[in-house]
Amino acid sequence: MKYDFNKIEKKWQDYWKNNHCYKIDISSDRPKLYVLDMFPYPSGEGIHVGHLKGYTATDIYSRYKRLKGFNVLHPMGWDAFGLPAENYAIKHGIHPKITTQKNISNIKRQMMDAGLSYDWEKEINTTDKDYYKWTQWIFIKLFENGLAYKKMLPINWCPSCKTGLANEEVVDGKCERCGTLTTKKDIEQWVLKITDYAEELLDGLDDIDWPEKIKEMQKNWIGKSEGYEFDFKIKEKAVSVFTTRIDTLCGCTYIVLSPEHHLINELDFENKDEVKDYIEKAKNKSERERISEVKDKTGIELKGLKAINPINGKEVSVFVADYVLYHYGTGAIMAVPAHDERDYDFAKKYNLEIIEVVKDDILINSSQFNGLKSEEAKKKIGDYLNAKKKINYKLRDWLFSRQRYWGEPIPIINCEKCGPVVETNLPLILPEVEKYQPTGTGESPLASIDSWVNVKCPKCGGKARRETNTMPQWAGSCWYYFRYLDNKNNDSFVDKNIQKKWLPVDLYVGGAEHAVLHLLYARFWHKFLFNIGEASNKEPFYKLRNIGLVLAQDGQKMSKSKGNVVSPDEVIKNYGADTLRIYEMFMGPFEQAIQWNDQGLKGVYRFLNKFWSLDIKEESSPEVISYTDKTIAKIEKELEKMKFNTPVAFLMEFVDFVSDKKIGKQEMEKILIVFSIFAPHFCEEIWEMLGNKESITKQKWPEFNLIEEKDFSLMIQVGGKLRDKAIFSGETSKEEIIEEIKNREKVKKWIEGKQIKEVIYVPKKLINIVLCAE
RNA sequence: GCCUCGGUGCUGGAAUUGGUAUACAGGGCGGACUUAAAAUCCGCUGGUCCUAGACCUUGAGGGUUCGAGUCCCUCCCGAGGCACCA
Repeated sequence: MKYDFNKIEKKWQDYWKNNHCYKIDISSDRPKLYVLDMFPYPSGEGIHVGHLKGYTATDIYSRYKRLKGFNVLHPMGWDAFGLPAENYAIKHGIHPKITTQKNISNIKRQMMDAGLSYDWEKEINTTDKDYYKWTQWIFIKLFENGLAYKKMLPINWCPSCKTGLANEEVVDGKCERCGTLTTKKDIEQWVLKITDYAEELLDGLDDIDWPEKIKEMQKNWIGKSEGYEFDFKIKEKAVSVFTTRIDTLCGCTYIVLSPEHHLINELDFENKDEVKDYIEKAKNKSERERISEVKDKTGIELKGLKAINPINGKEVSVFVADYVLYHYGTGAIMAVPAHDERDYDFAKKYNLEIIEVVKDDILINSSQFNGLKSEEAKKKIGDYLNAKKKINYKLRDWLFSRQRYWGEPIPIINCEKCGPVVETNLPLILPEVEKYQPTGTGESPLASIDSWVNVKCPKCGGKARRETNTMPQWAGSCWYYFRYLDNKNNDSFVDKNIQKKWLPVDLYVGGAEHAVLHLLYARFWHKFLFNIGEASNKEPFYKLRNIGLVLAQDGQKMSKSKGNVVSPDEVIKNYGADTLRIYEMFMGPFEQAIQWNDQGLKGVYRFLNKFWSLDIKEESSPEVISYTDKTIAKIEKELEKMKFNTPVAFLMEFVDFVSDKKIGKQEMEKILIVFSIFAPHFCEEIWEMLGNKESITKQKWPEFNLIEEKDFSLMIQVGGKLRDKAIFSGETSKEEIIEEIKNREKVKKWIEGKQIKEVIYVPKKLINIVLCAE
């Protein structure tokens, strides 16, 4: 009989669905395992084979662990708020809710076609009012705890998306979504105080099993530096500076204020007009211009002013320069050109004095501090000046409001008398609106619905206006892993006992592009929820693994505009889901980016056909029995290390091995159970053909029995070079082996007439005869 | 510039963590089957020397070791991230 994947796959997908084969009982006593995929945005194009690579890996891992007796939660849902649906609505006049629904059912179909074993009763959708009710609820908690506040500030503005963006969403001065250069704009915005959590976010990294790369990226983004803060005097005024290198203070030859520094207006100096001019120009520079000027710094001296270096009373010049950032530290620095590259560039350009004060980690030119080691000097000088110890972070607060329609409404009412008041009636439902278009004025389209906007203050009953901004697309994904556990709960975002048992997520798989976005935001919310007693542990995701991109066959990133996207629909039609699943894994290590290759599918398909036509007899030979067990042991070892490409290779070798020997029913069944995690449809079918009534998904991972083999093959080296091989039986001693091999032709030839220095023996593997040098 | 990964046949990759380098797959070449093609099956496929046999070979060079793709040092190349954060 031919391997008819079309028929087989349809048959078993229906079977699994009708028999609820992947339904999970959260309350079971079996050991829990929470295996989570980063949930997708339901785009109109559906998913491509790149998404499926990650989903297949977690599916295989989940199936493996289920067979191993774990109670595995492996859910899927939809991160459905966001710009694309809204843009589509603007273009076609179709409500985002409708397109989103349509896209979800398409992607869900694709996932089912691929044989993914999700429990769809746990499905969630961030745009569902019963879901975003709790997103809003968490926002209110943040607000009540002083972590959400409204502030007028110059924000990153995308002129094309017509909305403000968080720092994390600006890449290279451009909008992360559409690539348009961002500008600065002053708007009153909601901001989340993620900076309060800088230290906790940093500390927590030590307790989780994440790729070093992602940890490193988060550390850099948080950017902790420890140093000192102290004053320089300019006449009767004081300029506070922050430095991590207080030991180099004697090398300070000037100080620099950022253009926005408040002191500039308070000081009296000669060239006011010129300075004013410089500041104006600096403010109008785009992010791009600033970046391109790194090597060619600009600045201007405040003429007639001198600052006093507190350590030695030396008078130094005062500059304004835009290489000093207002928002970091104190917005002013002491410049030490000898020991700071930026100060050096500036000093060279403006011909300023450069004094070296540290050589080979020892202080010089520093009067009473000469001879001290750097670290020691920091402490001594800090104490001497009575300087404040200070820790600064690069991390800035999270800009949380968006001037767009398709997002969670921020549940706040602005009362003329009471100020911002929380909405008590949750969910605050996103209203229908005629025009989705962003207004560009800094208000969202919701602002045009008078009946929705104008409300009475819930506190005093006075005149009030609803907040019209919506939350960013990251909001819903900050806590979704809680909701899968208890997705129908109406009284709380998750039941306490359930989350206590199930969190953290044991394995989280997704792309690395979320390193400082979703993964940082989610950790922040989680830690907040922990601190207010709502989450039972400190970290959301214990083990994180990144899937490598699947590049298109032309080596480029898959994209709709390049027309090089490979759709799983096509592949499944031509080769079936099992071939696709195996190929996705066989391509290479799943954390690595690899090019798609249609030819590779053929190889897998050939393998399945070969497997399909294996001859099965009553009993296996001892040789086949032992080979089966060895294969299972090897595969298990690899799966525990999250390696999915090598198990496929082992299965291929296995099929080769038994194809001319024939395989007994018992061994066939064992290997089918193992193989079923990769090719579930294929294995169910053969499993049934062998007379089994119960689904293969309900079986146990096979036991194996590794018998130590009597004989072993020994590598024989002379002087570290392989010269011969021989078979010995297990009982042979080292001495016996040496005697034996000395007489072998191929060995004799190399040792004849030479003296043996020593013999290294690695039991049952290798023997190396080391000769004396001539 | 800094940080984090990587560099193995024609291609994707494997190598028990210091012990047979190139498993498995693709491609190529040769053959069988076929009127023919596809599919399928069999054989060969790192380099040099005519062969046996030997020597060389994991980005380059050095080192440690009986033994190095794997460890150490220097350098080169590629990918990703950060980037005036004092």
